[in-house]
Amino acid sequence: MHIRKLAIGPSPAPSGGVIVPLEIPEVVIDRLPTYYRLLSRLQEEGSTVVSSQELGQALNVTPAQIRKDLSYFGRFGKQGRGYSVERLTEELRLILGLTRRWRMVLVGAGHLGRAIASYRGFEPQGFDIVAAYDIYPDESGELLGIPVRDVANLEADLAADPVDIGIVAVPAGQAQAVVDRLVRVGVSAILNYAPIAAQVPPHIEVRQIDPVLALQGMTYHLQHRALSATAPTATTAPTAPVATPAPAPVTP
Amino acid sequence: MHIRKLAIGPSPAPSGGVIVPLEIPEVVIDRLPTYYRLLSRLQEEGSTVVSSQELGQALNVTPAQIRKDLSYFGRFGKQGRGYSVERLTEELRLILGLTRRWRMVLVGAGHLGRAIASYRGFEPQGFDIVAAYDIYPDESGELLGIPVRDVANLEADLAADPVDIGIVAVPAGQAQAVVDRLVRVGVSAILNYAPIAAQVPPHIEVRQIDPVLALQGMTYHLQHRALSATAPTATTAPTAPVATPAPAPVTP
DNA sequence: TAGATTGTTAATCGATTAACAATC
DNA sequence: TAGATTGTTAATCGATTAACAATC
Repeated sequence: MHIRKLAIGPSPAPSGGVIVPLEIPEVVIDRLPTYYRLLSRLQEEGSTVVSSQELGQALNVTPAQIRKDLSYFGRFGKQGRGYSVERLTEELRLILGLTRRWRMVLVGAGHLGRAIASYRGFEPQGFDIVAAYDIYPDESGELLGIPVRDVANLEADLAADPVDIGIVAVPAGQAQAVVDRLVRVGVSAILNYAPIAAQVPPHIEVRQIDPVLALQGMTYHLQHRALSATAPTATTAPTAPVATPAPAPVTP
Repeated sequence: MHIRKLAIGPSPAPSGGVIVPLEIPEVVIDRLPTYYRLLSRLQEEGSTVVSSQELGQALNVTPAQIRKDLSYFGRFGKQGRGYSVERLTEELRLILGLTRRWRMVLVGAGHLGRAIASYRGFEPQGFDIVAAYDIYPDESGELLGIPVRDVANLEADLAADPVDIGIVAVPAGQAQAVVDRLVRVGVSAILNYAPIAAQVPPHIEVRQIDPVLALQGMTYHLQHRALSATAPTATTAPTAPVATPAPAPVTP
């Protein structure tokens, strides 16, 4: 069901002048931003070279995986030395499309939307929220410097002045409708903060931001760790251990 | 490098009273919260039964995967009918450890920390932020009903009154030190909003929340989609297509 | 040069999926 | 009963890793 690889990537080893489109696994692409983030920091800190070993240690990834991932895009290292921090940072900027700025609209200017609008992390990385939309736009018509307009204007505004990415921050009940409207009006990617699995056509990118899902993935482990700690032996454990209430798992 | 499976899971088919610890892949566990979220909504909407087919359609996952995932934990469905929404919701609550509330502390009460503190999505799902910490606690000593204390008190407070989960919302430069302190004082899980790959001992859970990483995974695709749309044929594409500046990818 | 580290291949490991008997 | 759908097996597919020749 997942689309795993895409065939529109560049050639890893351009030979003979003909581009060989190579399938680049989606998991690889999703790791590149973490590589880029670390390299940016290393560059700021003044490092000039770094090995896959060092990168791997800092990112909890095997050195082999880092080398393999990078090899999909080219040969950026030097045997015996490692990678130039400056060079590799720049290559990743190019690969990830971070040499331009990206325009985003925010739909939903309630509690969550306001928190997103106030987030300081987007702008320095090249992402601009150019407008926000709500069913009940504040009469001020403005939110931290971003114009807030009635969502009824969404289609007309974006037709006149397109954006690349839509951010969805409306309640679950309205989220799919908002996604549909954003897609119809031409955004190519959606950052979804609403607690739904958004349905989109094949070539629209979607990423979900949901801290509750992340927490629930962790509580599974916390509970089961606690259970296994209290179960004296495997044979005396209850038949349906999942159903057993867990004691508090934390003690200093 | 990734720990893939864990052996502390329950038996999938308890036979003969002896628990057979089965390895449950981490990817499976990370899908369960999305199943739970959908089922909760179906229950609210009054559905009584649902098939793996219907669940799969709503979640963009194959029905086979849903059945396989659930089969790690037991046999919850009825052939010819599907799953009882009520039953399956409850089973997932038990599996994920959501029958109790989880205590969290928030470290960092700046812009980001305040946005996290104001997020309305934690409490209804059983997650409570019981205290916040900052180097410069506001003289009010309070933030939306949550006590804000000097981070110097972190160790003493948590020793007296342990929590399960630490939320990290400090600048990158201080984040690893905060993670270390939280781990030392006994939290079992960390929700990391800081832009670093946190280093933790083996049995501490970490999840990263970073919308910029999500965006950068999408811009890769947006850029390359635009590139392949403009490249007339494969053979005339540039030798290093990754380095070619991309035109604006969106047009309605 | 000797030492180190890349890029890449091949082997291993793990996850997904198709298919179907069991059964409601 | 006939129809539908689960639970599970086996096959397929894909990702990770170890290992090493190439080479800086």
